[in-house]
Amino acid sequence: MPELPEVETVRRGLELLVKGRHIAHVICRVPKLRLPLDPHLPEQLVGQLVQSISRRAKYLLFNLQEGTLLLHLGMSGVLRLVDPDCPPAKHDHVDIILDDGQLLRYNDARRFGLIIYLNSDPFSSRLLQHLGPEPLGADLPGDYLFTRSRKRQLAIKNFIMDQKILVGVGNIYASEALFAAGVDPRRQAKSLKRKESIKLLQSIQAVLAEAISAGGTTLKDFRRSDGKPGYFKQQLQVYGRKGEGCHQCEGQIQHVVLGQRSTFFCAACQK
DNA sequence: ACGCTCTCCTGGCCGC
DNA sequence: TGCGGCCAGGAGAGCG
Repeated sequence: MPELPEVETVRRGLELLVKGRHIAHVICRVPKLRLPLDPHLPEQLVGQLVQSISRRAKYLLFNLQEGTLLLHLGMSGVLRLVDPDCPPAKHDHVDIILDDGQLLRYNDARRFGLIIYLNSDPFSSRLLQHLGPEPLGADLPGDYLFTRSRKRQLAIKNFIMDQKILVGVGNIYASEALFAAGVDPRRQAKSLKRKESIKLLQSIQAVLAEAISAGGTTLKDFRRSDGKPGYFKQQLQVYGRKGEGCHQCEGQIQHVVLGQRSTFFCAACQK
């Protein structure tokens, strides 16, 4: 899926075009994604003004006049503006038509995404309330990972992917950030020294920021809201590069499975 | 509290 | 060309 940079890329692509428009029409073509689609969704949304689009973790929040449309892209969700005359194709599950005729279309082959309307504070909803801090948030202490990881025995890679600890880091950027920090992904979280954990947080922030600048990473499915792919794939140092040469030494990129997820690293550069 | 496993669903790719 | 098996970017639920 889209991790934080991909969701942020979609948000930025949509915000200026959608903000200030009213929702004119909503079409749902499937009964459920990760959760059932509320049959009342169209009537909940139609007529409402889109005041802004924000992001929390990997969720997009369409801040409406009355409530919030919460949308998660799951593993394969694509949210984009398409030609209003474009007929729905396979896996085009939801259309949101705006009052100026723009068509916002949600496509999701694997249907792990989520679309739900919340009429009260979204941040106290079951879906958002347990989430950890934003990695790019201004108020995150440099030693945050150090203090949170002191008793944690799981692999550091799984630790930084835990959304209760830190949001937005998915499988790709976890491997990339650990490479940038020179930390072996298999190490227990509690084994990191203060200095290493500070460098790791900085690496996470740098990798995410660079990926946002590149418009995200397109491996296969991901598309920006204008339909173009993201360009961060060219900058991936380890992810998906099993057996290939490390960009920083003469070694080969290794592959292991941690928490049932593919993990890539350079054994020489990461200790 | 923690950490691991399973599960939702489909498509693409690989090897036979 | 077809088919079975395996893999995939997320994350909540359940269990020990």
